[in-house]
Amino acid sequence: MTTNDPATEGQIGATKTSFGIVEHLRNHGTMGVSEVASALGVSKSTAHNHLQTLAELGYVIQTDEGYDLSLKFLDLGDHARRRHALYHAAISEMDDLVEAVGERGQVMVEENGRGVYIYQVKTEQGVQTDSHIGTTVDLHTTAVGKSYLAFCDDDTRERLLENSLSELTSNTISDRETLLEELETIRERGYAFNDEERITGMRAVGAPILSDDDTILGAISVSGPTTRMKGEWYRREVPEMVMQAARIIGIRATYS
Amino acid sequence: MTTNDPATEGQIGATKTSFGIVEHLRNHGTMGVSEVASALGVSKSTAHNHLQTLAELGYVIQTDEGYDLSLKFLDLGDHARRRHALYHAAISEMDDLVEAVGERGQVMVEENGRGVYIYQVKTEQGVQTDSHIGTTVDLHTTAVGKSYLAFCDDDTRERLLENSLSELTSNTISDRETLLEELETIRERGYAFNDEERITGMRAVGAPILSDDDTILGAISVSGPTTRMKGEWYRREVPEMVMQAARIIGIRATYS
DNA sequence: AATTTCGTTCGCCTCTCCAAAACAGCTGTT
DNA sequence: AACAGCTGTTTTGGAGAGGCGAACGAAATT
Repeated sequence: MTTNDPATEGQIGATKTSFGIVEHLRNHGTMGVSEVASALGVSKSTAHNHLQTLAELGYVIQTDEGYDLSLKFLDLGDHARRRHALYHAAISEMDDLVEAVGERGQVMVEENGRGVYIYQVKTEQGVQTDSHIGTTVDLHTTAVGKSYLAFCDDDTRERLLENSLSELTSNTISDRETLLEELETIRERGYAFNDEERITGMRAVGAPILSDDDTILGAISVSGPTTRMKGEWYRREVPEMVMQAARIIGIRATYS
Repeated sequence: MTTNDPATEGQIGATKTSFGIVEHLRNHGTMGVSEVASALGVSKSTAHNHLQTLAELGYVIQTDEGYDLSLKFLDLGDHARRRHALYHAAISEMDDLVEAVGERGQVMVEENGRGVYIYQVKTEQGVQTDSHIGTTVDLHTTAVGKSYLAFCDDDTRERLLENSLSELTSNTISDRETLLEELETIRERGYAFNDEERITGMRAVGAPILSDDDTILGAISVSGPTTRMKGEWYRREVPEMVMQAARIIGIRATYS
């Protein structure tokens, strides 16, 4: 991490450990008091107190095998994404787009410098990957993310690109200059490709969602394996469909 | 509330206020420090500290208009529901069921004495109601809930019915004896109806999901307006389809 | 310019909350 | 059966975290 700015440093330690426990349960599944205590580096009684409190509040549930995250987070998460106008505007149109293309589709918004998937439509033959609802991704490694970076305003872009660019595959654009050129291209033609830049074997076509005053709300994409995403289909037809859907969603998001 | 049992009372006050803030943001949307402070009955500096900490952890985001829930909860919620075997087993089958019936479908599990929807499939003509993913409902007022109550073991049923039965519409079964008889009927025929017992104008057909050792995992249902859910279709054909789907999901949940 | 309302910062005092240890319940082992 | 080695729970006391209130600064409204 970077140097802690004392001015913006959070004060409440108890909250930090409580959420630390929550995140640990998220990453490792059901576990008991002792395991939590040693994992978090706190005493057993502390872990017990926190888990007890979280259970009373209804955020963890106590089963025979230990403690686990409750579904209250599902409700909170649903509320969080419903706050985005893009979510309501996108869902039905995305369903149609995915049916037309036959590949998986997703809706992304930016939060804290990362891309977050707020909606995803699977297909019969869809490839199982690591991306779910709520998954966060590096913006420069996805079609949705590059669409976003291309069409956000300059200040935002600078903020989003201030940290170094990770390299996830051999195709990832991890050089800043190259990326900026790529973004220029995307801006000109209106849509973005992803050619195995995040996951080898997967391609995608993305486009930004703009409201009528040209502020960016997020981005959408469809993605599939290189075996199916190729040729004119991938280069011409899919982009056309994605762009069309993006326009409709943008209009719908504006008037709602 | 009932009398606080001191033995199971949560200790960590800071965690309680932090989650109190989270819930308040969930219910009332974006707001600032002062508004949070007065709503929660704490000092401005306290509210500020908590919000600052939550923001640093990434659970609230700070915009121009104030603080709001972040999409990190979406990720936590998704993980929470993925832990249920029923979720993975149900999704594709539910999609098919909903397409066949043409009405909205949902998957429910029980948590803390209430029913929680972990999956929902909408339809073109589907009615918008108050139920989303993560929504909790009184078990005795829904087809899914009654299916669950009918097929869970006796100890569980007793625990789930220990508090009084709310009355949401004139059709709600709020009398314990009547409910137990209804559950007996459901147990015999294998599926449950909901005839405007939660929302006037809405009917539903539900069935339990049982793993092969007859332990109950949850329940599914399809629901629609009384104008379409009627006659033989509602009484015979839809139950047949729901039961069939429930059987398949049960088998799939067992071997996974 | 004056006034209100916002978010942030400061310092003090109190009561929370953390750690260590004792306690209790359960499982399997010798 | 007694024991050992785990669990989760409860109790203690003391340190310091975190709460309040007041003062500050900034921004919006009059």
